[in-house]
Amino acid sequence: MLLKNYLCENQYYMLQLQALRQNPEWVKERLAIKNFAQINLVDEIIELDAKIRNLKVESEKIQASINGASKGIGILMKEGDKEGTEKMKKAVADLKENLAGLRGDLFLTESELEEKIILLPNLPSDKVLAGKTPADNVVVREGGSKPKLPADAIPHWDLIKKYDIVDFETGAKITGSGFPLYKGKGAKLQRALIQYFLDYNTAAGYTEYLPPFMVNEASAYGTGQLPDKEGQMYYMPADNFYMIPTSEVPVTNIYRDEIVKENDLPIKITAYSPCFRREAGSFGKDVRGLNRVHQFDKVEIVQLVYPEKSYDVLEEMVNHVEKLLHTLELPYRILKLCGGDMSFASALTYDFEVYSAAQDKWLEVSSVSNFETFQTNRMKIRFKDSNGKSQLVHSLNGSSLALPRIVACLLENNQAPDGIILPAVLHSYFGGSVIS
RNA sequence: GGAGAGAUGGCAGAGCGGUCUAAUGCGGCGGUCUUGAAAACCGUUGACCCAAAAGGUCCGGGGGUUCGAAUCCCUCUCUCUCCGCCA
Repeated sequence: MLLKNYLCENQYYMLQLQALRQNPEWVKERLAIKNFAQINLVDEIIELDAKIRNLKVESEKIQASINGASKGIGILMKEGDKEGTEKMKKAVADLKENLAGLRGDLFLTESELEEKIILLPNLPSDKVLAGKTPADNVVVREGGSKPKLPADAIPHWDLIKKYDIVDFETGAKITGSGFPLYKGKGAKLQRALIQYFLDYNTAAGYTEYLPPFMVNEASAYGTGQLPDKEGQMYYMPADNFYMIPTSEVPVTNIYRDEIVKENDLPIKITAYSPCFRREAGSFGKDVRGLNRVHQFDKVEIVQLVYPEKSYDVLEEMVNHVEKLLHTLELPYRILKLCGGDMSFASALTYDFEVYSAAQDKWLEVSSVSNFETFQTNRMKIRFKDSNGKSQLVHSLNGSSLALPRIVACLLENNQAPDGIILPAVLHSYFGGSVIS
């Protein structure tokens, strides 16, 4: 199994296990809200856990007597008692044989449990509504106003050709379909948006990072991409690296295996990166133009916070993204995702969609989530509380923002006879107000 | 890619087969003194499993030798130095 080397020395799953032990029925209810199919895993895991704990107690007892005897041997040898030494050695040899058997059992049982427990998704928060498909998501609020386009308005994939700013065909020649080649003002618009988003985020107290665009297996596991999304990431077998599907992955892993100072919380990070997604299984679905591509640019925000504050912070992040959309003068709506539509790692997620006028479609441009301790448990990101105990922090993240669909909407919604009229906030970044 | 050196607690750094339940220093925390602070002095201070006690685990990861491994051997990963290649 892929993750075995990394997992064996760890006890990450211990906190999840505690919840399972203490309240299995509640865990099952929660998983059902997330529309999770393998509820029976819960009972299997509890059974394995009980077995493991018995084996542990047994083997630790034996280990304790071996440790004691070994110390005794050292003392006897110093005293020069050869006979006593030999006798003790024999006794220890027998104990070791016993121990080896128990250890073998223990190892197998633990591996079995690990393989099962990493398949469990995060539990949804109690604020999450039941539901199976995107149709069950709830619109929290809408903002901005839909433009009135002339009858001859065209979708962004035609505008792109008209102004010669993105070349999909050549991108496909260079790499493959879904790898856009931005050109001229199209390329500059990308750069302007990235710069604007980063400035907007850092002004709100986020520290900017520029992370590696490939990660190792441990990092991909930490944020929950592995094992759940393995098939969605580009993988480099020669080095065992994954191309990042979002900068959330490298950036959240900055603090993996660390106990942060209480004063350092909240930790607020923003990062630009290209994002790479195989999008396996989504062929033919909303793939025209910039609607769905394999490589795209995104600016992300991540926070590591006190557990008690994470839901306030989630609202704060939603407001942050909402204001950003306001400044872009795009019509948007905010959805609260139902259990069935939430990601593996999330406890509560809000999606942002912008209205693409020429397509008459809502396009997702941001997803803001609270992961509670799901990621930090895997990554062991903790802080010392006032009693000196280590506690897991909560992690959250959101897009602020993903570019392609923003670009699609900017083009479609702002098309005019003289060209594309950009929102005022971008003029200085773009070095102009019109794409013509 | 080649050669060599290394990886120890928040940091620095000793230990190189048997009270290591890891020295020492710095940092942190508490206290004495002080109007307060600094300095000085005293004390304290790693993580993890187990409901807890008892106990156990952890000296980069994994494996081995041994009654006993931070210490010896193998292997992987990473870091540093030098050489090669190169933006």
